[in-house]
Amino acid sequence: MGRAPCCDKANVKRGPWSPEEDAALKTYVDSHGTGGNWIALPKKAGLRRCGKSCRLRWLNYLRPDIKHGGFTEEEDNIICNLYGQMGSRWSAIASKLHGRTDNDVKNYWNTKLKKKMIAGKVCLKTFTENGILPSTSTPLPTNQSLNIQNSPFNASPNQTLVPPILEANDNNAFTIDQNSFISFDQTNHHEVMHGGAASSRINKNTNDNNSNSHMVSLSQEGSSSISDSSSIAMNYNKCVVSQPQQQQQQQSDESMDKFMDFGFGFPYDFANGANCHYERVGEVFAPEWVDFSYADIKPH
DNA sequence: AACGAAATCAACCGCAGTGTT
DNA sequence: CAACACTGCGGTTGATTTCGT
Repeated sequence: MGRAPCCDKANVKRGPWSPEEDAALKTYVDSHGTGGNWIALPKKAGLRRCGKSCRLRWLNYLRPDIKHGGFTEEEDNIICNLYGQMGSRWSAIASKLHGRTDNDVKNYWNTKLKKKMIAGKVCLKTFTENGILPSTSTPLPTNQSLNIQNSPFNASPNQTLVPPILEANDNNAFTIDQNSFISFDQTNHHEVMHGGAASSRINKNTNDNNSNSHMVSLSQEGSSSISDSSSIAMNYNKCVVSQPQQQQQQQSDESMDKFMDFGFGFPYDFANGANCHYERVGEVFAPEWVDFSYADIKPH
C-alpha cells in the first residue's frame, strides 16, 4: 500500500496553465497569500488544480520577482562555480541568482551550460594547478594539468561537499593516489589521468566477473534503487565496481591513462572519482572510459 | 514548403525531510 | 512516539518550438 495521493487526480486539471488560471492564482495569492497551505489553496482560489501544481506555477512563473529571459555571462559563471562546489543542488544555486528558480537553473544547465563547458567556453571554478580558486572563469588551456590533491573535494575540510573517496575495508581497498594528476585533452574532450596508478585502486568484487551490464553495484542500505550518477558519487565509498567482459579484456600500457565519468562533467567528475584505478584480483585492467551515467545500477 | 531531428522548458512525479496531531 | 500532512527538492517527461536538410 503506497502513500495516499496529495489530491484526487481524476478531478484535477493537468498540463499547461491557461491565462485565466494564472490570473485566478495570482489574484488569490496577491490578496490572501498562500496561507502556508498549498493543498487547500486551489479550492479556495476556485482552481481545479493540484496544490503542488499551484505551488510550482507560482514559484516558477507567477511570482513577481521572477526574472525571465536569457542568462548573463555573470550568471553562467556563478552557476558553473556553484555547480563545481555543490553539484546539482539547484535550489541552493538558484538562491544565489536573483530572480532565478531552481527549475530555470536546472534546465539551463542541462540544455546549454553543460555543453558550453564541454566545449571549453566556460569551466568550473573548482580547482587549479596550485589548488587556488581563480578569480575569473576561463577556459582551460589544452593539456593543462590539474592537481587533484588540491581539489576542494578531497583536500579542504572546510569545502568538502561530496564525500571524498577514502573508504577502505577488508574486501574493497580504496585509496587516494597521492601522486596523480589530471589533464584535459580539449581536442578530443578527453580527461586523462597521469601517474601513480598503482596506489590508487578499487579492488574489484570478483563475484561480478560475468556481468555484462551491471557496471556498478551499490551496497547502499535501505535503498531500493539508485537512479542517477550523483547518487553513485555520493555513495561511492560503498561502491563495488565491475566491468563488462568486453572491457575487461582491454589490457595494455595505454590503458593506464583513464578516467571515470560520473556525469557531473569535467572537472567535477575527477574531483570525485577519476583519480582512481581498479583491478581484478591479480589482474590489472583499466579501461579508458567508464561512464557511470549510463551504467545499469542496482543495489548490491 | 515539408519533414524529421534536436533543443527547450513547463510541468509532473516520487521521495525525503519536517511539522503537527 | 507513531502516523499523517505538507513542503521542497531533484530527476524526468513530453509538448512545443526551432533548426537543418
